Amino acid sequence: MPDADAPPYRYNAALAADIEARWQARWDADGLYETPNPLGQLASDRGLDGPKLFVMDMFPYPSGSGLHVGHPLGYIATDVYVRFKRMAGFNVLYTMGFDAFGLPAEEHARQTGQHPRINTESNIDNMRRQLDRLGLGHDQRRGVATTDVDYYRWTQWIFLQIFNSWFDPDARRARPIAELMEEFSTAARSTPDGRAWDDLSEAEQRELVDGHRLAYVADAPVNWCPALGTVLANEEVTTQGRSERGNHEVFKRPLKQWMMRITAYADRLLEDLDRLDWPESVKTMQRNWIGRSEGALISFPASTSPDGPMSDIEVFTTRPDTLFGTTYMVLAPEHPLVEELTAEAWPSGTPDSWTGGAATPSEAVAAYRARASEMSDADRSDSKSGVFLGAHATVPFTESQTVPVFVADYVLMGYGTGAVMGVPGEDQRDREFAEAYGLPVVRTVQPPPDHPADLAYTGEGPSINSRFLDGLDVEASKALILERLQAAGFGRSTVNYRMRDWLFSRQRYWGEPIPIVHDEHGPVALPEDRLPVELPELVDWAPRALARDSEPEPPLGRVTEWVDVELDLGGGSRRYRRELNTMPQWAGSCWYYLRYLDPRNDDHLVDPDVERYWMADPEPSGVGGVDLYVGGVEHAVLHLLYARFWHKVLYDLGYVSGPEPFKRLINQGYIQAYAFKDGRGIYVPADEVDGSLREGFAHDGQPVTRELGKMGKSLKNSVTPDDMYASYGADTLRMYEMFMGPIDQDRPWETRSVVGSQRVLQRVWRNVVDEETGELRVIDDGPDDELLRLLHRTIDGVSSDMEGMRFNTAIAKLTELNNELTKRGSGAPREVADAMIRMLAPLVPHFAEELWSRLHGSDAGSVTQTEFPVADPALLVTDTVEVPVQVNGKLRGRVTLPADAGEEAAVSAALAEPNVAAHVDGRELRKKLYVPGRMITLVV
RNA sequence: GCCCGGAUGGCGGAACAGGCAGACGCAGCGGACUCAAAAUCCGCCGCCCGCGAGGGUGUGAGGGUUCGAAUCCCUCUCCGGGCACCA
Repeated sequence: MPDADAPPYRYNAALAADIEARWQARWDADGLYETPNPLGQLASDRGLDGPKLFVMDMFPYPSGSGLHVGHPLGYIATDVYVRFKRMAGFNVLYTMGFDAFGLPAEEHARQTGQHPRINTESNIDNMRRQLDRLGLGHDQRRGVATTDVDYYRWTQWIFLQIFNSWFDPDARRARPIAELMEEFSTAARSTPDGRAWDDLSEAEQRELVDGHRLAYVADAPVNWCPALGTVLANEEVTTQGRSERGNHEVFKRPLKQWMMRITAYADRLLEDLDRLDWPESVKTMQRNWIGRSEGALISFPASTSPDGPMSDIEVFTTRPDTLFGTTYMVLAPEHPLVEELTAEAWPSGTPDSWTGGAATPSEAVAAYRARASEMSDADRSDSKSGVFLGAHATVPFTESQTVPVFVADYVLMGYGTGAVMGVPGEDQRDREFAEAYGLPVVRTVQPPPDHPADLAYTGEGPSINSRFLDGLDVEASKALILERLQAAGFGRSTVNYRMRDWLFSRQRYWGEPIPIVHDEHGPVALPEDRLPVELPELVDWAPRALARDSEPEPPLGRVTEWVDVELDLGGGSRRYRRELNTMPQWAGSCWYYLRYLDPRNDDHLVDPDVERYWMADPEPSGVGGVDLYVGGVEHAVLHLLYARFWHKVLYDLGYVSGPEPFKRLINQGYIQAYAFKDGRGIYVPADEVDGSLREGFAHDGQPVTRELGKMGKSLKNSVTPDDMYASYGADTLRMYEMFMGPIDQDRPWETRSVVGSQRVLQRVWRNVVDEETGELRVIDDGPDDELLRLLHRTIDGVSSDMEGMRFNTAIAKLTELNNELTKRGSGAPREVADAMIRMLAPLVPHFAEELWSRLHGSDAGSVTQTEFPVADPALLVTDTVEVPVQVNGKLRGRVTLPADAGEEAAVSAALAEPNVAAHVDGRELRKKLYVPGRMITLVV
């Protein structure tokens, strides 16, 4: 490093460190980034200036391993944008919290014996230190951690609101459960079996009401992971049927679990996507996740013998028009009708391939089910297999068309009704099954002549072999068959969703306790004044790695003195057993944006007026919510869908002013980094590799190969912000990250390029400050006309780039302006320096503060509180323009024209240009065109 | 298999509404300053032909629309991401 004999006032890492520390201390002392609320504890007598803006990053999990340079990319981008908007006159709410419950802290605690809270808090401190060094303009008073008791008290409060609500399908919204009970008790709504409310026992009343709640207990097949000692949500299990964390084995077990009725909101979650300013890819992922499909429910009477008792097999299908192509039926292995429809013995003539080699249907079914339960969903998907139950079903509208009933694992219990009608002519999966078991194939839609005979046909065409549907196209056939099915009582149209209800409970310690106690009839909500339900201190808190065949057991069950409580919840003191499950990590992140608004409010989750000020949409048709939310695309579905769901419930119950939490979403790209492997395929530390793409890369003299990947320990290619602070300073790091490319794009990190951003800042510095003396180099003469016009074009371009978050091009324009100053070599004219420093302030705030105070004196105040420069429109228009000339589509020259020149004048000027004239060469002009200021086109 | 993105110099990227392709930065080359080096400043920098003026060619490939296409349309290739027996 050449710093030893560098000029004393050069802007380098040492000076940057000094400047950054000094200004950060002053910002803190002045509370510069504290944002006032219209009322309440965070109100300020300085009042609310300008329109509001709420900008937010997805808050981080405070991991123990610290940050690499990829982590703060989004935070820097929002900070630059927020600073720009503040200078443009907005009252901006911008802060940062921590998503601190969850598995990693508990896993760490399990290995070290240290309580998760201690580890979590030290991680938060460390992460704060690394982030603070970047100079982010957060309102520090508003940050929350989901593990704060004052915070999770309100997470529990929201749970109670959800528990105490039901979804009214007629009103299409949540309503208080008390209103449902009122309707039952006044007979405005009848009970399922028609008895009067008062004739139901307490147990019956409770069961009826509990079955309507938005949070409910259900016996669900869950993913039990003994190695982690917990139940996992479907989305935490990989497609290989292992745990996403740790890659452990996962088994299906039935268990009483808390569920959230998100499916009730499926249509609203789907519809409102159209009103959001989100990346199209994220909306598409959510649409696919919800998976709405319109179809029909159809009942097939089935029995194990022609004169035996009948059971109805109900199927869901999107193609009711293909009903008459049904040649068999399939039940999922877990389907409840499998027992009833398993015959005593194989009917005569049953092919051997249908029996699975078993002596009786029940043996075959038992063996098949046992095998299916052992297999992961991925293994199940490979080939079509199944066994015959010995039963037959009758196709509706036919007396005689009976078809065999199979159990097969290509039908999933979790989708539709867990049963399908097998139509091998029109569905390729059914076709494959039919071929494996020698079942007949009947086409019900006429395929085009070139359609292969051995493939199902899923396209359009007239119905055939379908009785009264023959000749109708697919859509008309669907309509008619539905009408007939409905009239005959065999079925009806319905809408099915891929999305399931949200499995909400976890058998963990380090999560929010669910504020519920149980009596002999089931769950009872704790009253709000009993919140928070604090996590008990637990000495033996560690989850236990359990045997494969173990049953799920929550750690809280070990705190016996906590589990059993005596409470008076009205009607006298009695004993209850506490809920032992805790909430999933998603819970705390579902609503943190609301607490940012009013973090110290002890009476409300958020004051309604404060909520309205920050969240209500200025457009009457708008959805409201956070104005800009920035984060990784990995949260495209789960976090964003769960948060939308909770927000809609709170909206229905009147606690928030709009239907959506996040109005605009941007996914920042990832910073990737090159990783290097030696001849053995082992990664070598990337910072020890020499060479280039052309001459090849080497480590310790041995050739290595290069690949691009995620930054991290495993690829040995991490670069930490601390390294960059030490070599260049935080402002250079900020500028480099913003200069690398558009915010939403992945990009490879290249440490050797960072110096370019530092050199740009050094050139700016030199145009304002003398490196040798530290004196100002600014000149008091006004800029000449050319420079003044360049300045205003820069102001204009930088403003719109900042507004559009195109910080890379904003930096390029500022660099051009500064390069022009450097070229002149005389120090910056004061007016230009002033504007340039203000334009730099959002990007490199410490650097700009330092130059600002040198330019205007130490009591000039913060540059961040000045106005962003505004371009003078008069200086953006020019008298003359240089216009390119095309002849027959090829560029042949340029001419300078008055800006208001007409086509005739432009064309004659073009023809006067020698090179243009040479190419026209006296030939006839067939076409002439002048796009003012842009292009002259001649065709000869 | 289906659904989204994307492909521009040696590299990251720019061209915002169909109008000068390659802004800005990195790397590279040349020059000034220096005893020398570093730093800094000035210049060059897609490819081919040409001393030059200039010409040809060029935005993954092929075709189309247009006076004019990186940009719009069709076909294809490759890369990244998501979903995946969803009836």
